[in-house]
Amino acid sequence: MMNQRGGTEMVVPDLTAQPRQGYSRGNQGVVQILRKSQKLLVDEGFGALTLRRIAAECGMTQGNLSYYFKSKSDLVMALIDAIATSYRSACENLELEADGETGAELRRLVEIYLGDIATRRTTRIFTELWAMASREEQVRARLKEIYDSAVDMFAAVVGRTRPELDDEARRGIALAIVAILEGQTVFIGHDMPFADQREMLVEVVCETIVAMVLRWEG
Amino acid sequence: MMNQRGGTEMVVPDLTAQPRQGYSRGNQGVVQILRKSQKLLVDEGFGALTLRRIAAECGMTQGNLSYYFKSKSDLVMALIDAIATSYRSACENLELEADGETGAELRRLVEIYLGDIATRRTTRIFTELWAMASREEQVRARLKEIYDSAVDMFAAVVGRTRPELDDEARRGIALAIVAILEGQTVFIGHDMPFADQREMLVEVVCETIVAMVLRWEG
DNA sequence: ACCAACTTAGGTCAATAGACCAATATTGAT
DNA sequence: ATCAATATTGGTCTATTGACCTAAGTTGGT
Repeated sequence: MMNQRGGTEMVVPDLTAQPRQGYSRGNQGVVQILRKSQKLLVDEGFGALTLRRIAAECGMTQGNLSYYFKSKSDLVMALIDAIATSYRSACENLELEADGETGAELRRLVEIYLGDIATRRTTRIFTELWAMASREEQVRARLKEIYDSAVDMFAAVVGRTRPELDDEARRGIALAIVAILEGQTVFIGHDMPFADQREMLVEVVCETIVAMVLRWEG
Repeated sequence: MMNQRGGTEMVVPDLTAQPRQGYSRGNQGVVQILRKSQKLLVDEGFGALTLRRIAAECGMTQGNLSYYFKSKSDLVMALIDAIATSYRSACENLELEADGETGAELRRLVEIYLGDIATRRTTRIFTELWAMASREEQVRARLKEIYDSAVDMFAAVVGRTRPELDDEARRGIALAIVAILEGQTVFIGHDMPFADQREMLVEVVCETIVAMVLRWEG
């Protein structure tokens, strides 16, 4: 039986914001702005992320939007921040069954990860984030946070699979795993050019990673 | 001794265009526009790719730019096209030394590929292309062309490394290799968050891929 | 009931976007 | 040298962007 959360797929929670002083309505406003902005980013890309469109999407005035975020880059940074938080907590909340034969847990996690990157939301968001990260140091930092969480997650499983490895080796392997998996986005992500060969690629990547971990020599 | 072309690193040629009817000056114009557009895309991203900026970069009028490309999307598509061609020919022109022990050629090619993705040009261009590919089918098609060339390249090497494998298996493995390598862009590409762990990641990925090819069971 | 937090409705403003065009200059084959 | 094809200029036009503003309303905790 699966866990309620975690389990068969990665659960990336809806965006939230740090509660701020003031009425609860104000927080709702911020959260709504972030979520609709994310929707816009996913559906139409960064180019469509204009203050007017966001305001329209929220059914509020541009003036009101400016009340919450005094500039566009404030809004964008808050959005990136919220996105990073959502993925970090997705990593932290993931719980796996530790039963089964050696490597089964790892294989399971790899499959879950590859399931998430094929998601429309994840494919679109990360392709946008990568482009932004090339030019915005802040975005790059958030991206690194997300990947650090993913590395933690895999390092733990690697540690359980190969208990004799020291922490540095675990984290090195885990980083390589995440790098390998993340890159699959471009091939088997949503609407990506090799989505039709998804099954085959998942199988190969799974096997390769499990073999890599089992055969690793410090 | 290395080959003149091919050899120690991937050589992505400068952008060119199909010669058109008219004066040679016209062709120079088109080529200049494409190259300066690429420069702008690499340096400042798709958002900076405006007709005015391109014209300024070329030292020509916006009106003249419109003479060459009647709309912006015409220009952008020609640019993507030229970029795809440049990478395809980079793949086709690559020649490797086939001497050395088993797997040496493969390892060499992997290192060359990873060398290219760490390039400023390649990192920036591909992160932009991925974002565009999510929304523009034409971009996706060009991207697929590029990857198909890369797959061909690796399939040949895989064939030489494991001559007993049939063509389908070769191409399957090659696709997995390219997918694994391409994804490293986001981690060890130019200005990317794990560039400082580049050496270690290259080593692990190299080993993993070579092991995968040598141990593959049809 | 009070008052700070929130929201709307209007608008202005300078900057920049892509598209378009008529007039002029250059080219190169004849 | 001519002249039609080609290339280039400099400008207009309309639309959109982010930022900013004032003045008037609504909401909700105390």
